[in-house]
Amino acid sequence: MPSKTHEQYALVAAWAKRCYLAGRTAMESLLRPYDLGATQWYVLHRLADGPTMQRDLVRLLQVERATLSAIVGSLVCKGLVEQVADRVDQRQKLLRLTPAGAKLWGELPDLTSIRLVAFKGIKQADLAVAIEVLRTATERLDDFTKKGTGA
Amino acid sequence: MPSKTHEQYALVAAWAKRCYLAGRTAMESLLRPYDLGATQWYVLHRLADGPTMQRDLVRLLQVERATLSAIVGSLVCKGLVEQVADRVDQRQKLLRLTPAGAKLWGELPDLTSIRLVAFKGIKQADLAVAIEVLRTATERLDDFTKKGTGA
DNA sequence: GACATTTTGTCTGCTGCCTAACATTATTGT
DNA sequence: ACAATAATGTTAGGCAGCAGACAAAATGTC
Repeated sequence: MPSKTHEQYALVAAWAKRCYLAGRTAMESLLRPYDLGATQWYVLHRLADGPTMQRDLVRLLQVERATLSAIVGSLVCKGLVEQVADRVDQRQKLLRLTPAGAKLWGELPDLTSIRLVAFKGIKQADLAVAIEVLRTATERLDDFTKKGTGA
Repeated sequence: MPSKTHEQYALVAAWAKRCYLAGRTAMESLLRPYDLGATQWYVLHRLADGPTMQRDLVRLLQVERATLSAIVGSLVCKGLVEQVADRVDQRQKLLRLTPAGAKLWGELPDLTSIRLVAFKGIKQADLAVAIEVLRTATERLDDFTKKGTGA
């Protein structure tokens, strides 16, 4: 029989999952008319601030190289993003909005409002606690996985 | 320019995602030798407690019908789960472990320890706050999505 | 200079999640 | 009794994530 504590553990895990998926679904419902996915939007969001190395996006978006490669590929395919090899380091690729990409970006609705919907009115202290709990758990899980495969 | 509050919003969202994925990855790393995915494990976990209607699993696992259908399909394909139509209501399907499934279940390592790794030592009050924040945000996001598509 | 290592990106194949459309079977309304 | 509606499961198509293996370019080491 699970203890009360363990039930709480299960709840944090379950709600973290549901919250992530609900957020993505909300974004996708706004983006559907534009034929864009949630992560594709994040890429455009970054590139709207200026050209960026694909390598750096991996860090900024917290996503695996392989995942980003596919996402960038689809944006390039749609003609929204340009991908050119760096002059000095031919391995790295610079990403930049195309004119079509910049135009589309200007037409997109404001997705940051979704976060307001989700979190507005919640006490800052509570948000800070939630962040800390999730951050701690994530780090421990990453460690656990790393050690498991390494040993 | 983003306010401090909005940065917090972004952090909760980002860590919820990472925490969910880190948990799944940890489970998958333990399950890899047995050729099982994380959600497949959850299904076996439920069925180990007794036969269950597929319909009820949708609610218990908080997953879409279509998603569950695919997951159950793969378990049936591997011969771990039996899927039979209910006698009185032929629409519904009852799921039950096969002998092979029960045997495999007995051999699997204890995955609940992963939650201990993740959350042990965190104050109960903090866990409760995190749950509440995530739950609130999820409900609001679900509402938002529903209204957006409905209107 | 030649060889090994690291970094970066891609490709393949998998899990898991979603929506939309469909078929089948019950249930409900008239 | 029969048509409309609801519930259940499946299929098809798409997004996003991962791991593992590969290729190309840069860097380090001898």
